[in-house]
Amino acid sequence: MIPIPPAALRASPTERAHPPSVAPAARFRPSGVLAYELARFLESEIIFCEIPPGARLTEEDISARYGLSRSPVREAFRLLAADGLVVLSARRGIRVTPVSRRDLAEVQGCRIELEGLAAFQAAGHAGAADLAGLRTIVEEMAVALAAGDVREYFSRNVAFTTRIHLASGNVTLMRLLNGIGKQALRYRYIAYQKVPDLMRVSLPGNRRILAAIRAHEADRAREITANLMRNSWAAIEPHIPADDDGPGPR
Amino acid sequence: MIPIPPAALRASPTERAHPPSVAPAARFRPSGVLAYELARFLESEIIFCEIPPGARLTEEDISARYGLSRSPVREAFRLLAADGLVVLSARRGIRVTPVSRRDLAEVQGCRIELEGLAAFQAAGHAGAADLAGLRTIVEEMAVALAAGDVREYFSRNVAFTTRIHLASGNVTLMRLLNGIGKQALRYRYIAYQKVPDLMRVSLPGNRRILAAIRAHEADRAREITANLMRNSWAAIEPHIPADDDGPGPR
DNA sequence: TCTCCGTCGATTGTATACAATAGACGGAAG
DNA sequence: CTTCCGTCTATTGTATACAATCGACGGAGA
Repeated sequence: MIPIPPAALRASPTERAHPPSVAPAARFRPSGVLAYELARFLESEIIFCEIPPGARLTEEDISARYGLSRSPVREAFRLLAADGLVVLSARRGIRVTPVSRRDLAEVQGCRIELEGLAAFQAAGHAGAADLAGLRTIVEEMAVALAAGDVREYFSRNVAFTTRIHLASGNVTLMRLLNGIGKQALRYRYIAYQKVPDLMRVSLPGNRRILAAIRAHEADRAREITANLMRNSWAAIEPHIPADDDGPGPR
Repeated sequence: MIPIPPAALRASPTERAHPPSVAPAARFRPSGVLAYELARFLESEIIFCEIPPGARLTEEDISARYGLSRSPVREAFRLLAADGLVVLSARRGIRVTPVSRRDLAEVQGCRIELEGLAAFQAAGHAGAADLAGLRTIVEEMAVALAAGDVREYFSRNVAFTTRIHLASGNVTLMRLLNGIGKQALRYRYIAYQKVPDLMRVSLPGNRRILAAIRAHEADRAREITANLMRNSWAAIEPHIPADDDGPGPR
């Protein structure tokens, strides 16, 4: 349905990793295990809405488009599905998970608990290296804010969050946050695109989180985190289509 | 390494689903999509420790043992890995996730937040059907307790928890709880086996949770849930090997 | 004896062919 | 014109063959 250049006939397996010159718009340059590389690639395409919410894909499409066999493509889609980024339906193709206010509410509700827990535990465990890392990232956020570079700020903000997860020292929590976090990233990205002013609220909030962690004030770290997330939620919500699951289409 | 009956040569694809008479100990009778059926089967084997923690498996083992090709087997293992039940290492085989106090602590820490949230939201949304369902299950738990039937009590307890998740009306939360929940089930099962008296603590606790939900007292429902979980955690912990990740083996 | 290097085996990663099935479409009957 | 039924197509599910890679093992040299 989407026009695909017929260039996608792969040659010898060895040069499989280097698609023909008529390559797709965004570059896919795998280095290790194809399924993981592809999953990471598609993941970012979805998060940054280059593949739009609700889009329909098939295993064949993707394997033709990037010159891979269906095996790794299939596996990549399972990974994406586990993170809630796509919905698989047997023999009916694959859909990029739609965005909706309801979904946003669910995701944020869960994240508030888990990010709060991560901040709490980070305040307990964080070592010097963690604190230094966080401090660096906050400064980078400040630079991006000064430059008005939304995309960079977004990226640094994500890094900050991830660094806190790491500092919590809780592998299980990281696994959970990683899963739901990817779904959330789409909303976070939409938010920063539509409400760049979020940066102005976000930076001081993150500074205060860092301060609480540094002071080992676990409960306060949790509380600030939760509040910040509630605020951004409120800022994001108006920019998400009202409902998707009502009497809706079809 | 584990002795496998050499009977596993599959015949025609059509009778693939019916392994030869020299079948493995526990029955695997797939009906739909093989990968899902197999995953569910292995999942229960792992939860009930019929495949012990730390066991090493290979895709080939399993496909030979149950007369399937590697494709669905591979997919099943990815599903199990997403739920934290096995750990995949490239070209080094697959290990059933070991149990350890540290892991228990992480899992319980996360579950306390999420189960608490589920109870909270259930108290807000639960309809008559939910309440009736929960009430029924609690009565079944009481029967099992009276009969001293640990396995049945365990099963009904799990059902109770799941019913609360459902009543929360939060699909995302259910997805998260489902993932981490499977890892937790192993600990819960070990607990009920070693400390059957947990039942005596658990039942009144669950009754109180139900009461709070029925009264729409969300905060109280959350609090009771969290407390109950902390109690069972304390009861379980002594029965889990002290550490696994220290200077340990190898 | 110890160390280094090459070969080899076990195991997963990838490619591809074939099977099964759900849904769409069209034709025949009423 | 509507309804029902069969066929056909798109798409995933499954099987299998082959490639790549990691670690183990053993032999040669110092």
